[in-house]
Amino acid sequence: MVQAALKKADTESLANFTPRQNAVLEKALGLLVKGGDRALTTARIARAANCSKESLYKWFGDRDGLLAAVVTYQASKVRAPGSGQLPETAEAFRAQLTGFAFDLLSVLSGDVSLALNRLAIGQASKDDAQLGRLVLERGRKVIGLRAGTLLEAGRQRKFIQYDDQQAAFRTLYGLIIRDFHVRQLLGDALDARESDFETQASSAIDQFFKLYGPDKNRAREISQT
Amino acid sequence: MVQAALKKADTESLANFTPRQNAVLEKALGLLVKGGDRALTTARIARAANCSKESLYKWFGDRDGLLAAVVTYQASKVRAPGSGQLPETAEAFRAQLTGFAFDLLSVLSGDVSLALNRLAIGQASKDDAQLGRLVLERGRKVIGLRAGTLLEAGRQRKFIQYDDQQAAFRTLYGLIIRDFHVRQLLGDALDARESDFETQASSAIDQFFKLYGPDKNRAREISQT
DNA sequence: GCCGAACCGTACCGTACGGTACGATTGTGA
DNA sequence: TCACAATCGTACCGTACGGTACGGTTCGGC
Repeated sequence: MVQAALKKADTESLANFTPRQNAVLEKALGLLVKGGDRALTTARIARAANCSKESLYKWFGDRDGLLAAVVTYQASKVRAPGSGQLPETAEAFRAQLTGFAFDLLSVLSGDVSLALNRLAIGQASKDDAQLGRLVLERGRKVIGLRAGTLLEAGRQRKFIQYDDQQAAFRTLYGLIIRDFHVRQLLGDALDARESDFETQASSAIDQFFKLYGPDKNRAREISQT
Repeated sequence: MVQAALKKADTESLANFTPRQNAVLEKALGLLVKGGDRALTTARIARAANCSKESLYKWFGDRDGLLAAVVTYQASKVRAPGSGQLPETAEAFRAQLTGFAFDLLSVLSGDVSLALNRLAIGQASKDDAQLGRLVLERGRKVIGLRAGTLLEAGRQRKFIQYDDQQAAFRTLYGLIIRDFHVRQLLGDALDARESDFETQASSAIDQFFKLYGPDKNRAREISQT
């Protein structure tokens, strides 16, 4: 609901880039997904996008600027999924959490996400880790915000309870993602059961409610640490 | 405390490499940790290790073989911590789980681990992802085995209960690591609370027991999914 | 119809790196 | 002492890439 507007901007002022530049970045993204950062050379991008290397340097400064632009472009494309309206019933709350878990699993397992994270992680060994910060800022943080508002809504309506929202979110994240992300980043493939994101998501949310759900018929000892 | 044995094998037959080769690989590891894969050129390794490039190629074939050797070398150094003896009391079991969690957090947050994972992930976009498979095989799998025997011991003694050991392990892993690993891979720094691995570990194990612990005074509804 | 800006395609430059070749050095067994 | 193997240090080669330069083309404003 926060990001209501800004929906028509598909070929327009997407993240301060011109349409032409967005088209180039889209091609670059395609190259990255297809062949990894090794394939993301200025010459190849220029060839794929039918533009000149000179234009690339004029628009993005240097190669690092171009990589940053690719990340920014992708981030501007997805935009935080508009999290609908906040839930009023316990069932709706659980459903929204499960939807969040499903979305998270789907997004992080996507080709584009994996390619961008690989790129940023590969560069993160450098001194500055600029790309890594960008990915965290434009990707992770947005996810955290969406989950945060959702969790807070659930807490205020007594569907769950916690003292530390950050800690609750990190637990939720861990229950959902487990070791899937890093394994996939390393090139591992998920097996059939793991690829059933619906089941995985609902299982994770079940566990989350066991940890943070309201005390019904069980002893009250919810995380004092 | 767990890794008692295997301490003298420092300059000896570590993973089928000669002592000289191990020394070279150690230098290479140092370069990698210090400067990332960008710094891991054959010329630099040769210079740092006072050996000739010709020897590098003779010993390891090509650059990829050298990188694989670095991974193998590091894996051979740590060796699965011999998981001591299996626990006989619930307290001992919890303590061992907490120790496992602490070790896992410490290892994955270490310079060497982060550098190697960054290297493998950066290369994983290539066609084969050979390094990624190697890291998974020599790193992840060993951890899974240690945890697996520990979990199984606890289950047989009724300290915990589960149907699917794989699923239980992945939950344990998620509760321990949360989003720490990927964040650190991306160059993010853990804040003070997150860096307190003892507290993090014991908190994660608390949560794990809430999900998989024996039914004491609470409703019996342990994960049927 | 003319002008200038933006841009394309291509050629070009310097450098860094993977990989190879070779003479010099060291150490070891007969 | 000699021969031989292993290795070192260095020089060398080809290639790929980041970055620049330049002539030709398109296109909007006047």
